[in-house]
Amino acid sequence: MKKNEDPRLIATRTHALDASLQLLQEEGVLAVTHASVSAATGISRSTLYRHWPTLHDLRNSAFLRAATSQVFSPKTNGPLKTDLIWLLGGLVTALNDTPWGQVAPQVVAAAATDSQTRAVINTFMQDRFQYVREAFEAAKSRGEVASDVDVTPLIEMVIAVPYFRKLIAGLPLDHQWLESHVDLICRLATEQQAAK
Amino acid sequence: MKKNEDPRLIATRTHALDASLQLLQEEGVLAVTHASVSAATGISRSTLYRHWPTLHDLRNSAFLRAATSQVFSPKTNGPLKTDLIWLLGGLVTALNDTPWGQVAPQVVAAAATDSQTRAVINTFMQDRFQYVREAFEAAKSRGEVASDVDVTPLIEMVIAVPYFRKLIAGLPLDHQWLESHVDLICRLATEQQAAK
DNA sequence: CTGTTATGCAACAATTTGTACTATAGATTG
DNA sequence: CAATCTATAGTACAAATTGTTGCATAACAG
Repeated sequence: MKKNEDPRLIATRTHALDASLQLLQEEGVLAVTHASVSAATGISRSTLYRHWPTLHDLRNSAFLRAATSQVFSPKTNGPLKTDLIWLLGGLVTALNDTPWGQVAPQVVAAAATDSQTRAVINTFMQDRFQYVREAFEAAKSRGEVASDVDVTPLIEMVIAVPYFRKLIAGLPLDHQWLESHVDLICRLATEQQAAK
Repeated sequence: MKKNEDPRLIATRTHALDASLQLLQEEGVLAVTHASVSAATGISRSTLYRHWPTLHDLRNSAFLRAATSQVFSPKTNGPLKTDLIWLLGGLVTALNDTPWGQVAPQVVAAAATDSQTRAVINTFMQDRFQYVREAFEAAKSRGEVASDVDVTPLIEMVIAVPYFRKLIAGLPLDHQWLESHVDLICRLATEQQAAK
């Protein structure tokens, strides 16, 4: 039994995925092939086929790599507006300035026909939702938001709009927009006390 | 000079695009090829290549066909909630029950790397936004919404969430959800009077 | 040092994508 | 109706893509 994996395996996987991710960003999914990754890395085509037997496998790995290339840190110190701007700021940065932003539309499309990719997105989204939910719950426990407010649709709105702008509508995400978006959501959350 | 196009051209284009759309829905983009459309229609492969010289052309035509396969009728009789439910109901039906819903994720993905497809989506979205904007403007002129409310972010929210649910998060769109979504937006629109 | 395992290389097969050419069937014009 | 375009069907072919296989070599583990 071997404790550590053969370093050759690790090196091959690492370099190949680095190159795949770069190709994915710069030239799109179609540019990610065993041949192109081989050319970019010097790794033999047959070795790449050993690691990723099909094109589908190779591209899926690149997707996974892109999806996990970003980090997201929750924050629930309050006030709600500050927490949401922190969280969404991370999301906006990820969409604007990391591989994920370039690649996400292609991953979303792949998810439409591929269940594995769908699963990647789902896990991903559940995390996003959870962090935002925690911010709302914290706001509730501070009394900032009434305890009987249903925050689920609010969470959805917070997250949906930036994704929609970036991935579907092709609109920009800047800090000014982010501020007004969060402001609107917060107003909705706190004014629901009166509406009830 | 010929007044009408050769009926053979029209017939070929029509039948080929019908088949392309069906393949697109049932088996995804990758299933749309000159060979598969030829097999499905009986049209010669060489004839298909005459009409659509590259695979890209063929698939793009299928996308366009899918995007224009739906109709959307505006309505501004008021009250706002009724108008929005009508508009979003059309959108939800389109996403759930027409080719567009099956195909939209793939079109969105293609838009990420193809400017022509991007243009299709943009036109498409502008129409959606315009219809919703008209509903809000009508509500303003009825005094239902204060005249100084900025409706742009509201429009975005109304539209973004159903698209996000369907295309990105893979969540269902049902009538019950629609109702509560519209309700939230309307509350936000009408309560902004007080907030000002 | 010895056996194991990953890699590199080359040859090859099958499929896909696109081109070129010819004959034929269908449409348009006078 | 006849002559003339014009689109399509069919075939053969070229090039690129997507894998597969076998073998020599180099790197790793015990």
